[in-house]
Amino acid sequence: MANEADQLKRSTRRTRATSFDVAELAGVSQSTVSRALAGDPVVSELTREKVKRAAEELNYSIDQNATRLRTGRTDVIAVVVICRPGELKGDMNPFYYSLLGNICSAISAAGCDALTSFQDSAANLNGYYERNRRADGLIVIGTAENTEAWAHFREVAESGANMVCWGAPYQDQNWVRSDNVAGGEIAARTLLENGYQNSVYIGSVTSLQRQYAERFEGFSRAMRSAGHTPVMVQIDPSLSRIEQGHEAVRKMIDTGMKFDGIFAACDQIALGAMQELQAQGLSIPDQVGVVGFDGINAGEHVVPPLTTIEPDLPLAAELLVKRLKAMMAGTPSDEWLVPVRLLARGSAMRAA
Amino acid sequence: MANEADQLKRSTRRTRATSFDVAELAGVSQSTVSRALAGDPVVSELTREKVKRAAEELNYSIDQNATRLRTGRTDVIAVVVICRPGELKGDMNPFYYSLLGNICSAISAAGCDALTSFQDSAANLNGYYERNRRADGLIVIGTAENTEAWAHFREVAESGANMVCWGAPYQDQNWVRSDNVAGGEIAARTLLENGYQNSVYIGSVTSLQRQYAERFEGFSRAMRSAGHTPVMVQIDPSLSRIEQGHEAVRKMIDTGMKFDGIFAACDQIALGAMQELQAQGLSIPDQVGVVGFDGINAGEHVVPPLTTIEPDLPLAAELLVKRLKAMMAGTPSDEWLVPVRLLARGSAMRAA
DNA sequence: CTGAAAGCGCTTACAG
DNA sequence: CTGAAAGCGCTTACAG
Repeated sequence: MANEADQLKRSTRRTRATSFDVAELAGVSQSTVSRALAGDPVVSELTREKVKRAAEELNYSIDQNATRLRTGRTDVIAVVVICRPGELKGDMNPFYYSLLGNICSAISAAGCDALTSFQDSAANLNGYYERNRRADGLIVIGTAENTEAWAHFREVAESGANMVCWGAPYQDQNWVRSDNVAGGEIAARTLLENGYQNSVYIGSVTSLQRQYAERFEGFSRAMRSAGHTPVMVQIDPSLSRIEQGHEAVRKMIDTGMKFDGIFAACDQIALGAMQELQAQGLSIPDQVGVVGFDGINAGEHVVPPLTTIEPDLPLAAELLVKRLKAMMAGTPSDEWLVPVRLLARGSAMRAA
Repeated sequence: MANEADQLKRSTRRTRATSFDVAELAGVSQSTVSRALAGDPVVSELTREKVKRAAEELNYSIDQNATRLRTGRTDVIAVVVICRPGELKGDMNPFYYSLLGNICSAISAAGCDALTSFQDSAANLNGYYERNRRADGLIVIGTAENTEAWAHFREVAESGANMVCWGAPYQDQNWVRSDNVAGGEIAARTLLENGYQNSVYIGSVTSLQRQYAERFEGFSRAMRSAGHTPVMVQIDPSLSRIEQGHEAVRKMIDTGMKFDGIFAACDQIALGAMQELQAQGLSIPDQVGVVGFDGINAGEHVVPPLTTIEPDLPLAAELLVKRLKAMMAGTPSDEWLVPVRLLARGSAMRAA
């Protein structure tokens, strides 16, 4: 007759098989089970097969928490998306979602898990994942507008954490970013080639917005070498991107500025500008040509579809992960430039 | 003179402080450190302060892997986004990104970490996070179109995993979803109230698409009670959503169908339909009124802006987490209905 | 090629 | 209110 101890033992057994259980069933030692399942080439194939069968029979899986405690590695990479404080998740720039998706895929491809969080203010800013061993490293993306958040992550980086970011506002950080200068040049040339003689750049180029400044730099370079003087319309960056587009066009029209082409610092600004142009009765692309930057999906579905400069996001994600892994391995990589390409669509297609 | 052992000890010390180091500095036992930092009310405030100061001085953080191994809990929730095989991350329905963002926030708010992955095919389908203790439970969202993926997650659920999903194709799973019937009714009434007498529903209503079938059900109910016969235009769901919208309108026009209103099963279908209507020279909202479902951001930025039915996504996310936690606690919850509301915009505003 | 043993850093009964 | 001790489930020198 089964006594209480037996019953307890049996019900305890019910919970989860350990490597000891597998060892017992396979008739080997627990260390052999560990080696066999870890793929250690030192164990014989015969033994490995025996162990695998036993593991399967017991529905055994390695407890990663034990592995992590023992090895000190987690094989987890944290991804933080910096948002504007109070911003609804549906209003976030879709570019960052797209980048996030690519990053999660790249992390998977590298054999790690991705720990994702959206952070926007003191209430939830926390980049110290390594301190309590929840991750081996950190990738930070998101709006450059949130200075409080970037200040936090600057501290995180300075504390010695393994961290890379996308288009960080601070020059001193370990980043990856688009070839913004080349993108700006392409934008300017595209407008010129389509016969737009008076193109204007819309966007803010504060020190926080390195990427935007670079886009303007490329734009300016190409305009100058074609004999034009680059013009910029700078807009309050605290407005939503869409609003910035509206505001810029309103300002240009109100001040009587002469223009027939717009290169917007990003697609959302371009979309806002297009709306305002149409609301004011200006036709695109006949009267005004518009070029954006980012390649967000929505640009394809407006009328006319938005011509834009698109960075290679799968590659961007791969580079972020690669650079982070290099940093963790102590062999810094300096690959950080993501190529861009032109998506020529209706918004800037006018016979010259 | 320091010998090798001393140096080793010192350099070992450099790496990371443990609770034993904190205990030594604070002059208490290691167990007291653990209790103090865990907020155990049994420790005196004086002791707790002493411990906290020591911890801070040593820059100590609890190693979560040790905690997880010891307690058996991870306080991690896995989130899986099911994609269409081969789909670019930028082409994914933005609705799911928005839902994902809200879910990650809700998980944070519940004091857990979110482990995110995008899965689309046999190469990366894996929902067994609990088996190797990487997470305590699983939330699954994403396209209903990927039958292979949902078959996998059905197995995961049947294996006894803690799992809830958004709008799962299978009736038997633990889901949360929009009040689709109410949404369909609102859509129908909105079109009727704006003077559209011949409205049509566009979308597929296969068994996999429970949510779409429910939207049509609500639409039908409201149409019937207003004395109209509900009409559906069913489109090949393997096309992209946008393409489905184009295709539906083309089909309606080609077959000479009489219509002046469209309720699309989702916003992306609606956007495709709007493009096709405009391409065919039909004006919105004068000749045709359009209502979508989802409330994606892009709908606000097309011309005219899209009228749509929007589920309360922050609440949806909260419910998903709540339901999962209830399941983990063994106290099943049956809250699963997410209310929707009308976003009345230009695409369906015509004087009656 | 395999096994016995130590130890990763915590939490939590148990005892006082 | 605090401490000594066991143990969560692995990996990995070390020895054979």
